[in-house]
Amino acid sequence: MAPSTPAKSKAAAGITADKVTTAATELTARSGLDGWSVRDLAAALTVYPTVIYHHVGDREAVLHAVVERVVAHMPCPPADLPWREWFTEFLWEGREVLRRYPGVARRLCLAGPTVPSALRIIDRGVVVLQRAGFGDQAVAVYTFLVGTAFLHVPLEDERSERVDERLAARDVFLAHGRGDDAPGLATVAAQLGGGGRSPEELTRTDELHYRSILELSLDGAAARLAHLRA
Amino acid sequence: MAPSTPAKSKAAAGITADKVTTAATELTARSGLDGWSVRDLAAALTVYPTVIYHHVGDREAVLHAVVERVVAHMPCPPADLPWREWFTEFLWEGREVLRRYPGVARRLCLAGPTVPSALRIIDRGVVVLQRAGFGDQAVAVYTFLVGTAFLHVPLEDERSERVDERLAARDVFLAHGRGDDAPGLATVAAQLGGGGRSPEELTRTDELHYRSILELSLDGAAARLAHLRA
DNA sequence: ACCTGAACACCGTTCAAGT
DNA sequence: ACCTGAACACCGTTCAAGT
Repeated sequence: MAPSTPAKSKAAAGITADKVTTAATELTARSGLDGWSVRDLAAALTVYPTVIYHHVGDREAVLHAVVERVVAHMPCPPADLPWREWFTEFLWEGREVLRRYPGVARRLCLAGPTVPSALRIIDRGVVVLQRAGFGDQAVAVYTFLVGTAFLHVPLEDERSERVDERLAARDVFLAHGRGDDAPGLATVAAQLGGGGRSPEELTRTDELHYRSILELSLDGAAARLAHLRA
Repeated sequence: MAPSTPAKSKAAAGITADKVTTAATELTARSGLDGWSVRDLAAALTVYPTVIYHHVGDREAVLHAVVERVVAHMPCPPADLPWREWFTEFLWEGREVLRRYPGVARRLCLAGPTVPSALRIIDRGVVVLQRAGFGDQAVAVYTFLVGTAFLHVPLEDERSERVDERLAARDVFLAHGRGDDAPGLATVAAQLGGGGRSPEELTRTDELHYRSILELSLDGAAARLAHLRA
């Protein structure tokens, strides 16, 4: 059977842009945004690749639609929360969603406000910051908080695909464990020594790491707020 | 002339891994890490693609070598600087280097300590933080500061390739300029209104943006330090 | 309007063969 | 050891043709 020939047995007649996006989103959940080709997507729909072009457009257009779909599923905490709680909740739950669709976080950070679904979140986030007293710094602080947090998600995405490379990196540090020549690396080694090697433990480490990043960036924002009030 | 056939006229005899890496680094400076193929690289060396495989390895290996080469060019400020100055200088000048090689920043954040050249920087950075009093938080804070800063560089890399998409996003906000329905977006629009549309002005905006991110993250670290001392 | 089927111009990578 | 040249199994995208 030729690879680009749809199986006639299970022809999904009446393709729409919506069905294409749904299928693309499912493929993304399974193998990431870079894990499928236009031809794979067509095959999943038992359709010729050109049908994708007809209903949605080129690969870029499909990716955009997937990002839009995923962002639409992101939570948007109530506007009456205090700023620190609002961002803690949004960034924590946002991570959960983004992690289910590897590769989307990176494109979201890139595309940013091009995605219509993101507008309601941006609007509320900025309002929450303004009410807290950030004034005209609200936009800069919003960008910093969301960018810092979500930029770390794709890092986790790709690192989880390379567990062995990650363990190798760890061993490099551990080799400097008691080295007087490199006291900084020895510290890193000591820090890493406690963690385990299993995938579950690595996931747990990622979680703690993310929480640490959240708190540090929220502290940075808090410091700026204190400075503005002084 | 067949695309994969090296021009015999200018045959660069005696290919070495070093020459391959140099050529790949030059191509990266010109068109980014994703802007050339193995075949392009071979053509630049007037050599068959298989020669690359023989001397360096597959594409991944070449990319790794390029990152290594670029990191070797990064500055490493003197260890006796106060922690905030050390990171300001390193992250600011590091950005300059990384921006000259689009795509490298992202891979660097990903590969992290896998790159040997990075080890001397990590070691010194962690030592500087420890001496400042960060104790066992030094590693977490180092990761936060460097990650946050350098993760924003590839964003700039890719955004600069899509200036029109960026301007389109701006117009979306400006459309909400006086909207009472979306006061947050109106604020973003007001913030954006001042900036110009020329590439130079966008670069200037990026620079201010990066500086703002640096200061916010350094403030976050400073807050943690104050907390540790209390 | 929607789908077919072939084709174009690429990829990264492998491999047997030469020298 | 090093390079040649062809080949394999893919890509995204376009286009003329069908219905």
